[in-house]
Amino acid sequence: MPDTTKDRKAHLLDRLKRAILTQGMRPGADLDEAQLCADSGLSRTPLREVLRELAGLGYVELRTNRGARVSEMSHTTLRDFFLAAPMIYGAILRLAALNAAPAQIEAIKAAQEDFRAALHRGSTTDRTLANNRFHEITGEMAGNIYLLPSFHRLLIDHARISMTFYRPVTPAMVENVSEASQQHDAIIAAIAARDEATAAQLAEDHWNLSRNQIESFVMPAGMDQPLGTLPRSTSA
Amino acid sequence: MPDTTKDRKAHLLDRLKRAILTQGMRPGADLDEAQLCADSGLSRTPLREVLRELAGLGYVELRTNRGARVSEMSHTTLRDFFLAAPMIYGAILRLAALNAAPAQIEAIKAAQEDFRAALHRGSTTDRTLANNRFHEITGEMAGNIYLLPSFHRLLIDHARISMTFYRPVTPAMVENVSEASQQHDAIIAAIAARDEATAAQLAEDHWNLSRNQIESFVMPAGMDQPLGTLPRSTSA
DNA sequence: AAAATACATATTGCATACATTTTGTAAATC
DNA sequence: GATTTACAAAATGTATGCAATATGTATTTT
Repeated sequence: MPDTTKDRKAHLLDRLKRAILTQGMRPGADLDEAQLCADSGLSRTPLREVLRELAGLGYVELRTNRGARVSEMSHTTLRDFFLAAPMIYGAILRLAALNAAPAQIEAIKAAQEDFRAALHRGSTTDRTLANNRFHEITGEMAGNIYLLPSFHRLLIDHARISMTFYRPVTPAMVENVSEASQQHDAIIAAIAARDEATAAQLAEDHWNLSRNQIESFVMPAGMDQPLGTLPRSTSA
Repeated sequence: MPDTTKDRKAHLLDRLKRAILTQGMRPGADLDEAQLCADSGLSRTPLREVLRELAGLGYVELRTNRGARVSEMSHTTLRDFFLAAPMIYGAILRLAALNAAPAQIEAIKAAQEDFRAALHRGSTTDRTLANNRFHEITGEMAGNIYLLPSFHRLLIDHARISMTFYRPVTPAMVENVSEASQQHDAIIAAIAARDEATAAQLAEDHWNLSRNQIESFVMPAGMDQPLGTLPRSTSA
C-alpha cells in the first residue's frame, strides 16, 4: 500500500469531518495548520486545500490571516435550523421515494443495519455517524443538486446536536432512539415502494421526534433540586 | 492605489462570477490556470484558492488532475431546478418579509432602480446581473444559513438561463420582463410591510412568470417556416 | 500604576521550483 | 492501414522558502 498524497488528503478530510460531526472538535475551535500538517503527513499547500474544501461544505469557516475554525453553532443558527429542516427533509424524502435506484436501496438497508448495531453495541459517536450515513444516503437518492447543499449543511449541525441525545441517560431517551430506528425501517419501506406521500409523512414524523429530543435538551425540564446541584450526574 | 494581492483575488473572483452568470463563460468551458494567472496578475497558489472557492459556491467543478470547468447545465439539472426553485424561493421571500432590516430594504430599493434602468438602457448582461443582485438581497434578508447555499446555487443557474430571455426579441417577451419588474416592486412593498403571506404569494407568481419564460425557450412554438430557416433572426 | 508604544515571535499568505499525472504525437508492430 | 506502444509536451499537484500580517510581551511614558 503506497499511501499516496491523495489518500492522505482523503483520509484527513474524512477524519476532520468525523471529528466535527461528533463534536470531537467543538464549534469555534481553532485549527492549527502546523499541527495538522504534522499528524497528517501533508505539506501546507494540500492541507490548506483540504481546509478550503471543508469551508465550502460548511464544516469550517476561514478568516483571512487568522486561520480556520470549526463552524459555530449559536441560538440564532438553531432557530434557522428549526425553520429550514422540516422543509428540506420533507423534500429530500419525497424525491428519494421517487428516484431511488435499486443499489441505493440496498445501501440504505446496510446503513440501517449498521445503525441498529451501533444502538446496541456502539458508542455515542458510532450512533451519530451511522445515523448521519443513513440520511446522507437519502440525499444521494433524491439526487437534486440544488437541494443537496442545504441538506448537507443541515446534516452537519443535526449530527452535532444529536451527539447530545445519542448518549441516552434516561429510559425515555432510550425509547426515543428506538422509535427513530423503527422510523428508519418505515422510511426504507416507503422508498422501496416508491410511496412518495408516505415518505413525506415519515419525514415529518421523524423530524418531530428529533425536534422533541432537541427541545428537551435545549429546554430541559426545570430542576427540582437545590441550586448548586445538577439533577443528574453526567460522566466526566 | 496599492492594488494588493487580496484586491486582485477579489477582482478575479467577481470577474469569473459575472462571466459565468452571464454565459460569457459557457457551462462546461475549461478554465486554464496559466491563462488566468497571466491576466489576473496572480500566481498559481492564490489563483487555485479562488477556483476552490468558486467550486464551493457551485460556479465551477474541479476534477483532480484535469483542471476546473464551468458547472454544467443539462436537462437533468433543469428538471432538478424546476422542482427545487419554487420551494426555496417561497421560503426565502417569506423569511425576507419576516426579517428584513431597514438598511436592507433601502438596498433592495436601490437594486430595483438599477434593474429598471438596465431594462431601459442596459445590455442583456446588465439586466441579468441587476436581476441577480435583486434576488441576492432577498437572500441576505432571509438570512437563514441553511437555506442560503441552495438558494445561491439556484440563482447561479437562474441567471444563466435568464440570459436567454433578457434579450427580448418579441413584444410578448418585453411585456414579460416589464411584468417581472412590477412584481419586484410588489415584493419590496410586501417585505417593507412585513407581510409574510403576500410575499409568499408573490414568490409563487414571480416564479410562475419566470417558469413560463423558461418553458417557452426550452420548448418554443413549432416552426412554421421551411427547414434551414429560423423563424426570427437573432443579432449575431 | 495604567496606558501606550515598540519590538519580538508566531502564524498566515504568496511565489516558485520540482514532482506527478495526463494527453497528444509519432514510431513500431501486427 | 489500423491499433498499440513509447515518448514528449503540457498541465496539474506538491513542497518549501520568503513576505506580510497578527499577536504577545516588555519597555517606556504619563
